Amino acid sequence: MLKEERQNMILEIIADRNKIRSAELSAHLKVSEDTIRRDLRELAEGGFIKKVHGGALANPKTPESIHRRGSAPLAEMQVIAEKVLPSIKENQVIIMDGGVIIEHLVSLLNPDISLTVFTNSILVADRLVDFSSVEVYILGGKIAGRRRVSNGIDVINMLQEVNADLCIFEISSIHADIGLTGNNRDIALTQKAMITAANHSIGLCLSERIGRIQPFRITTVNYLSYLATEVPKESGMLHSLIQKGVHFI
Amino acid sequence: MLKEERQNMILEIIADRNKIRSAELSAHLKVSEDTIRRDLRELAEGGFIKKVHGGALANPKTPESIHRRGSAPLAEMQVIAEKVLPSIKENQVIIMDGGVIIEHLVSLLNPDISLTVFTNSILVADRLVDFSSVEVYILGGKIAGRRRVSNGIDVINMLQEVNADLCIFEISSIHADIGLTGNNRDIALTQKAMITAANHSIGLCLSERIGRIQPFRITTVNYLSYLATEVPKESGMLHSLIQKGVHFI
DNA sequence: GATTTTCCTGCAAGTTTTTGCGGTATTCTA
DNA sequence: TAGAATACCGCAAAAACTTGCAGGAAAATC
Repeated sequence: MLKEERQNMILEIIADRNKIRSAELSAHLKVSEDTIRRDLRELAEGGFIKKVHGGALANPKTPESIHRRGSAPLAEMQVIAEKVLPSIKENQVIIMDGGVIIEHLVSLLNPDISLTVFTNSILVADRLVDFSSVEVYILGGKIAGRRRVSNGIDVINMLQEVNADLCIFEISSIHADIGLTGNNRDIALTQKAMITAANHSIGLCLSERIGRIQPFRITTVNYLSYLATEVPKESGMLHSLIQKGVHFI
Repeated sequence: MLKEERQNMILEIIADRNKIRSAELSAHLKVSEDTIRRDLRELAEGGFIKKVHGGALANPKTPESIHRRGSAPLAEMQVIAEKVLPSIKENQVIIMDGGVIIEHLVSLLNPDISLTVFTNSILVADRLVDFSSVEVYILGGKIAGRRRVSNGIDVINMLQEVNADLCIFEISSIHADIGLTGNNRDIALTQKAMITAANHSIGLCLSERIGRIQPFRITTVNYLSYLATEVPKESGMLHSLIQKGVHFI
C-alpha cells in the first residue's frame, strides 16, 4: 500500500470516528506502530489532525467533524460493528444492507480483504468500491428517502439469482414470538429476500430495539443465524430469544 | 506503443482505480519502471495526477470526486451541462449515465422539478435522492472501479423493462462513420441498452472526443437524437456528423 | 533517399525514501 | 511512585528514485 494512500485512509477513519489509537491503526493497516506514528506526525504537521499521546483526534478546526449523523448511540454501534467483524472471512459472498452500523463495519474492514458484496445501500457501495479486492454489486431498485437504500421488487428480483454465504443487516425490531418486523412493507420484503438469499444471516440490533414490534413482518426469529447486540447476555429480555434458538455474538 | 498513447492509458487506469503502483504499470504496459516513472513525472507536472513514492494517485485538485483528464475541461463540461439543462422537462422519465458532465447537470437542476430517473451512477443517485420530487431508481449490477457506475448484464436486464422519454449519457468517442465507441465492452453494451430503452437520447461530448475511435462499438450515430458539445457548429469535423443526420444542441 | 537531429527507452551507478526493530526516554495509570 | 504503555531516536535493509549515458527509432532536413 502506498504511503499517501494509507494516510488518506487514516484521515477518513478519523473523519468518521473523531479519534483513533495508534495500535488500532497499526493492526488495521498492517504496518508497525512506528510507521503509524510517523504518518500521524506528518498529518498533524500538515494541520489535518491533532496528534495526542496514544493516537490522534480530528482537527477541532474543521467543521467536518461536527456533522456527525443524528444523535444515534454511536458508541454502541461501534461495539456491535467490532463484534461482527470477525465473522467476515476472506473470499465470502456477502449481502449487506444499509445503515449506520454497517457503515461502521465497512470502515473496520481490512483494506486488503477479498470479498464479493451485494448491497442495496449507495453509501456502503460507495465505500466498498475503494477496496481493491472487493467486487461490489449494487442491488437495483427504487431508492427510498434518506437512508439511501434501494427496495422493492427490483431488488428482490435481483436477489433471486444470488446465493450468498452471509447476509448482514440491521434489525429495526425483534421480538421472540412475533419475529423481526419493520415499519415499511417494501423494506420488510426486501430484507426477507436478503435473508433468504444467504446461507447464514447476522442481524445487527441495538438493544433498545429488542422486544419492539412494528407493523410489517419480515421473518420469524429462527431464520436468523446470529444476533449481534451491544449488551451482555444476562439481560433479561434476551432469554426468551435464546430459548427460541437465537445465537448471540 | 506511442508515449502519448501510453500516458493516456495511465490516466485512464488512474481515473478508474484512483491509484496505481509503478511496478504494476510497468508489468501491464511492458515498459521499464524508469519509463513509467518518467511518464508519471510528466503527468504530474501537467497537473493530471499526483505522483507519490511507489506510484501515483488521482489528482485531488478537482472539486468532485471523479478525476478526469486534468482540470482543463471543467469549464467546457459546465457549458455542455448548461446547454442540456432546458431539455429536461417536468414529469419526464429519464435514464442517466454517470460522469462528470452529468454530475454538473444534476447540480444545475431545479430542486423542485418532478422526474423519474433511472441511473447506473452511485454519485448521481446519491445526489438526486435529495430532490423531494424525483423518484430515483438505481440500476443494479457490478460496479466498475472509480467511475462508480454499474455495468453489465444486470443493468441491461433491468433496463429491459424501462421505457423512458430520454436518455442522457456521456460519449467517450464518436466518429461519423464508425459511430459511438468505448474502451470497455461492458460499458459499451450498457450504454447501448440505455439508449435503446429511451425514446430520445442526448449524448454529451467534449469536442476533443469527436472523431476518436475506440475498440468497442456502442451504436451508429443515427441512434443519437442530439449531440451536446461545447464548440460552435462551424467546427470542421462536425460537418460529416451533421450530414449523417445528427442534431446539435 | 541519405543524413542529421531529436526523441524515446533501458541500463547502471549512486542517492533518497520508507519501514521495522532495538534501545531508551517519556507519559499515563493504578 | 512503580509498572505499563507509548513515543522517540538511530540504524540498517529494501525499495524506489534520479541522473547520465548509449543504442535505436522517428522526424526533420537537405
